[in-house]
Amino acid sequence: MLTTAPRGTRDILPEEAAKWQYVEEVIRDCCRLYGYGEIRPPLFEHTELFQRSVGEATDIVEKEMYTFIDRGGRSITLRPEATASTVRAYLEHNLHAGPQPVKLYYMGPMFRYDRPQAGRYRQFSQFGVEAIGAQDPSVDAEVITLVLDLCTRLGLKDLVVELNSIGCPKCRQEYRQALLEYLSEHKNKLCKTCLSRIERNPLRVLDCKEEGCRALTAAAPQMLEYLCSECAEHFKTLQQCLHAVGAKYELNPALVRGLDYYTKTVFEVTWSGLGAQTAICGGGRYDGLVQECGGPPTPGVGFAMGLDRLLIALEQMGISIPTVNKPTVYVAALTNADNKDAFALLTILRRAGIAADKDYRQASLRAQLKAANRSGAKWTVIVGGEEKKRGAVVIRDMETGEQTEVPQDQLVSILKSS
RNA sequence: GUGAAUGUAGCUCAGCUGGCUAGAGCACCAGAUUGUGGCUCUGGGGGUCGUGGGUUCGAGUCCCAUCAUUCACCCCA
Repeated sequence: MLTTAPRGTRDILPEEAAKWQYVEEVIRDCCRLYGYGEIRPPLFEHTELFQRSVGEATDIVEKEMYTFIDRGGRSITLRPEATASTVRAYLEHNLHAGPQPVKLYYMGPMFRYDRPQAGRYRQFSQFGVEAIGAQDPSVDAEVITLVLDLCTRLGLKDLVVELNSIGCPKCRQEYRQALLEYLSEHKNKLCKTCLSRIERNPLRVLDCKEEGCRALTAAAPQMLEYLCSECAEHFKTLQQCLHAVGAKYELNPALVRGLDYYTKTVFEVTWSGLGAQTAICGGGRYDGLVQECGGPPTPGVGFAMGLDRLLIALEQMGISIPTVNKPTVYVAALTNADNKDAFALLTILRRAGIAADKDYRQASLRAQLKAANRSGAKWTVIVGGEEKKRGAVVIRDMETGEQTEVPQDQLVSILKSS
């Protein structure tokens, strides 16, 4: 226990962390181009915030939250997602008073008490974007396009954008009724989990993977046929926007999302290489959420992307990620007596902006060169011997093995110019 | 929360129906080469066999529990 990270958590070691840094950089640049500013909400919130926003009947709230009572008797929950926090911050800081929409992004750990699997952790990282205060469909198109551009820049292939509209509370209620009637007539053909879904959330039956259920739902009434004129118009314009920028997507009438706050647009970016987990990114519009959290009626749209899964996909697609954590120069001491001079020279190089490292074992020159080789350094600088008496050091090119003697006071400028 | 498989060195794994001091490859360290890396050769260090209990003369091997990982379900990122 003492030497094991808690279940569903893991350490990201330097080699892998470099990949994360690269992905995070690309993400930040995309957000900059699209005009989204970073928000860093707290990692925990009052439990009620998630109960209200995510929804009491969702799996997240029912069984996945890390909730505890703090020393002041407050019920606190580690955030299972960050849309709720973003909306809370929007209200707390009166961001509705400024120009709309307010466009924010966040990146960081989320916590859900789930059973861990590949691509699913109890502490996982999400990048997400929220545009709050605009109901224009072009904003929906913007966030989807942002995801697509990001994936393109990272080199991800074979991703599918699935798109649907689940309407507003009014038309969804009508559809729900129609679907319930249809499903009730064919109860005998449904699997047993779907029978329980009928009670809790009939829309979920639509994305059941059981063959019998799929056959049944293929002929079921479709949400899109029940959209009210406003929702239908919104969905149509969104698709026109996507066409206008050449964004590819697939309509999936069965796409239903697990959080209560979604309205109109819902979408997912999926990839089949993640086993049972296919979603890399999920999002949609949440026009009722701000009001639900105690604010004025305010529309919003956004998505969250699973960074752990994104990294897995990059890895599996064999996409190499540029990493730069190598010293340019390795400083070797000819003998142990030269060690302090080597350390002084090392520091001079670093202060001059040259990434440099040395051996800390008092090892033989041979062992130091071995270490230099392994470090990936371009050059090794050797300190000591006759050269030292002349105020010089030896530069060894680690690729060719070529060595030259240079005066120590010219070392920095020589290294910088070559 | 449900079902199944797996757990032996830093990594990948071998270890037959229980039987000597638990092995290999890679990695690591040293030497061959006392002022020079990558290749080669020689040698070396490193394991409470996930953990705890039980059966047995004897357990890495069998049984139970527990923890962890993986796969599927549920759900999602």
